Parts: sequence; C-alpha cells; structure tokens
Amino acid sequence: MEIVIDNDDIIIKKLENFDPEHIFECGQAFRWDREEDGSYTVVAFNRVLNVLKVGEDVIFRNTNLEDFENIWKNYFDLNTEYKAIQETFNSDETMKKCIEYGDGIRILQQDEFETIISFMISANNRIPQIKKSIRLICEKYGNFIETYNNRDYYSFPTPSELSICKPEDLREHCRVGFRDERIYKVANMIENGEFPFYDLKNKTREEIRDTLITLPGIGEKIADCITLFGYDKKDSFPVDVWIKRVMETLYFGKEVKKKEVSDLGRDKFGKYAGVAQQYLFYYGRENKIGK
DNA sequence: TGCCAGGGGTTCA
DNA sequence: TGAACCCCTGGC
Repeated sequence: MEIVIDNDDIIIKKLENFDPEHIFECGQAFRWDREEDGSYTVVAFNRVLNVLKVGEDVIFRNTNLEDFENIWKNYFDLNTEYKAIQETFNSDETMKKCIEYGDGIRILQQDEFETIISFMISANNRIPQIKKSIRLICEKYGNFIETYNNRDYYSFPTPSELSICKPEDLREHCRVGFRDERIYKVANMIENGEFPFYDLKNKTREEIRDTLITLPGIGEKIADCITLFGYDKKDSFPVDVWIKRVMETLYFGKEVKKKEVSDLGRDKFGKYAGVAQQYLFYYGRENKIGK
C-alpha cells in the first residue's frame, strides 16, 4: 500500500476494490454526507473524515497518519483482500454481474453499540429517515466533535450517555416513533449489565445473533445486520425486502419464503455471504430489481 | 392543498 | 399468521 502524505490529506495510490459511493450507498452505514465534489464525509470513532476517489487513488481528507493507521484502516477493512473474496464467487455468473456493478464495496467495521441502535431504528424505516433520527440522537446525547464543510458533527452516544434518555424525547425530538421504548430499554440494559454486551465480541456468528435477538426491537433481520456490520461476521446474510426481491428475481424466478432466501444465500455464498449480500443489495436497489 | 398508501421489521394476539 | 406501530415522502 503506497501512502502519500500531503498536509491533512492521506493519499493511497492504486487502492483496489474501494469506491466510497458503493461503500456508503449500500445500506450498511448511516452517518455520512455526500459532498458536491462527489466525496463522502463520514463520522465514526469521534473523528470526521472526508473520502474522495480520484482515478485509481483514494484521498482521505481531514485526518493524519496516526488516525489512518489506528482507526480508518480497520474501519474500511483495508486489511481484507476483497479480490480474493470476489474470486470465491467466480462460478456464479449472476453474482459476477453484481460484482462488476458494485465493485468497491467494503464491509465497514463499525462500533458495536452504534450498529445496534442504528439498525433498531432501521426497522420499517427509510434511509433518509434513519439518517435523520441518528443525527438527532447524536446531537442530543453525543458530544460535539467539529465543524466540517459547514456542518456540525457529533459523536454517537455511549451506552452510558444514551441511558439517561427519556423515551418521549427519543420520539418527539429524535423522531424515532414506536422504536422509542425499545431504544431506551436496550441502552439501559447494556448500561446496567443486564445484557452481556461486552462478552459478545469473540463469539461465533450464531452465538452473537441468538443473544442479540433476545433484545427488544431486534428480530432476525436486524440481528443479522448487526453481526455483519458491527461484529464483522462475514458469513451473516441479512434478508430484507430488497434482498428477497433480488434473489427471487435473479435466482428463484418466483416468490419464495424468506427462510428459503436466507438458506440459499448462506449455502451458495458460504463464509462471505455477507459480502455477496452487499453486492446483491446495491445492484438490486440501484436497478430497482423486482419493483 | 389535502388525503392516503407504504416503507430495508418487530411485536403481540 | 396477520395487523398495528411512528414518521415522512411521493403520488394523485
């Protein structure tokens, strides 16, 4: 990896399988803004970063080498060879087409607590609304980080910071609707040690999923999303209405039960089913497959 | 301008 | 298994 440092910019030359648009627009993260120059500003781990792809190079702005090495390298999963993952799908012509379309997608290594709350908010919700609720929660319960491109950025609250919330504030001020009590309960269960949040990290996909599902507001789909996006379990295959539609159109040729979709997804794509899911999602949503 | 359907899911009956 | 749930947007 060839790194060039230029003031507050870190430039990675010829960075393969990396496209900010595909990374952020495939439904795995909600704390980003698209800028006029086509770059993306993202806030994570108490930092604000701007990412721009220029030809084969990627420019990471508003950061330094130390943060790049300690935070962003891991956040963007740069130690994983996506080319090798893609090759495991080589025998699947349909998937090859999806990869061609969505190449550059990476599974972000996001904060566990933020991922839990964010995907609880995603239940029966739309992306703009999810982003708005999360932004309001950060502004109300997180801490100010900095102003970048005329926008104020706040950290995502810790379990402790969010545990002092009132359900009515979550509803009325943060616009989370019927998810208010659930979020309040989960933050407090974690803060009070009533949920083994800090023991989950080294468990298997199944163990994490089964534990998460015991929380209010977390069912199968959201538990699968959290294991994939918050715990880096790449064999997780979340099935939402988009994945169901895409798989029905591209693989089944008819309507099937949700369980059939998740079974086929994990059988077919194995230990990288979650990466395949992201290619399918991006391809399906951008092309409105099945709609 | 105003009404209404529906959404990347979970819960409860 | 199916209806209800809050908020917001888009279509008419």
